[in-house]
Amino acid sequence: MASSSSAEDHGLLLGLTLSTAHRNHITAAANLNGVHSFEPSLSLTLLSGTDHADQVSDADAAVKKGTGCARQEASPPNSAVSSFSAASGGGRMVIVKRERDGLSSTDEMDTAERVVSSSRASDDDDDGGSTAAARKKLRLTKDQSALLEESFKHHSTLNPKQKQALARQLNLRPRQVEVWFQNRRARTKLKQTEVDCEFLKKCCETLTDENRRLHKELQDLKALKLPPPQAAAAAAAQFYMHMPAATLSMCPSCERVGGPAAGSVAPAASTAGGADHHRGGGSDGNSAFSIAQKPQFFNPFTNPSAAC
DNA sequence: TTCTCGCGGGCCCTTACTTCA
DNA sequence: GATGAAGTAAGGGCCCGCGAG
Repeated sequence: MASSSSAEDHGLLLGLTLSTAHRNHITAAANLNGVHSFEPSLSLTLLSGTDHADQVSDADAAVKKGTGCARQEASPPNSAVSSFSAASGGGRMVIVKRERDGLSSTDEMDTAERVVSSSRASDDDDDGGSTAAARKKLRLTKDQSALLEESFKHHSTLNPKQKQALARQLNLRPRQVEVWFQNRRARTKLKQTEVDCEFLKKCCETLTDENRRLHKELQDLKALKLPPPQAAAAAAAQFYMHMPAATLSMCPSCERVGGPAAGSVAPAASTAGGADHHRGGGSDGNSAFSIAQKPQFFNPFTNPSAAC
């Protein structure tokens, strides 16, 4: 929620046609390859048809859904309970500032602490009151991680019941499961942002090349001594040259070039609008102006053109 | 009907610890 | 063994939606 809104507030609003399949594919590729060129300062928003919001912040959508679901199945509130428990074995202190999970039983705590102790069995002689002791953390076992990953594949958010069940299954506190999912979502989002960043960089490069090419083409045209009608067309082309090529479209029947205002932000809307305009008028496929064949928002995957 | 408040849950940023090269 | 980078569990703050009063 905050991420998408901040991107729209501060960042470049860039429209791209990018199917869910592509994004999934890219995400999978990123997970395999691992991209490490993340630029934290870059805010980006990808618009993808009518469901762009889902793709930009699908996690957010899941959040909303999950929240609603969670509310329906909410466990009895036991919030704002500050507990301060000390492990009996080695004097380790476990500070639970706020237990949201409705579980404060010693069984649950003992289970979690057993995991902590197993991972750091040699540190039981710690000073119990220090912050460092409180922050000593466990490393999840491979089995635990695998099960959490498997669960994350099915749903990126958990309702309280699922959380409880998973925690019981893993011998962890529900809070730990919750934190793991939170961190996992953050990692997923980070990876996706990295992928998006790379994608936008590539698009920027290709559009720059396209722009350069068109400028050169324009120079060539201007160099020619054109008859008046063609000169006028060249002048018009020069006028629209200042617009990004991806925002230009031309009605094949009326041969008017539409700028950004002619199309809408969403590609689906732009194509629908074009279809409406030609409905009943017949489309003889006048392809004199090649830019008209391009979608409103350029996608090098689905629309391989000179730009990409 | 509208407003206020508390609660629960999510995300972001950060810290601290672990692992590995 | 020391060290720095990367990974990650966890803490804290903030925001938002929802339900109750």
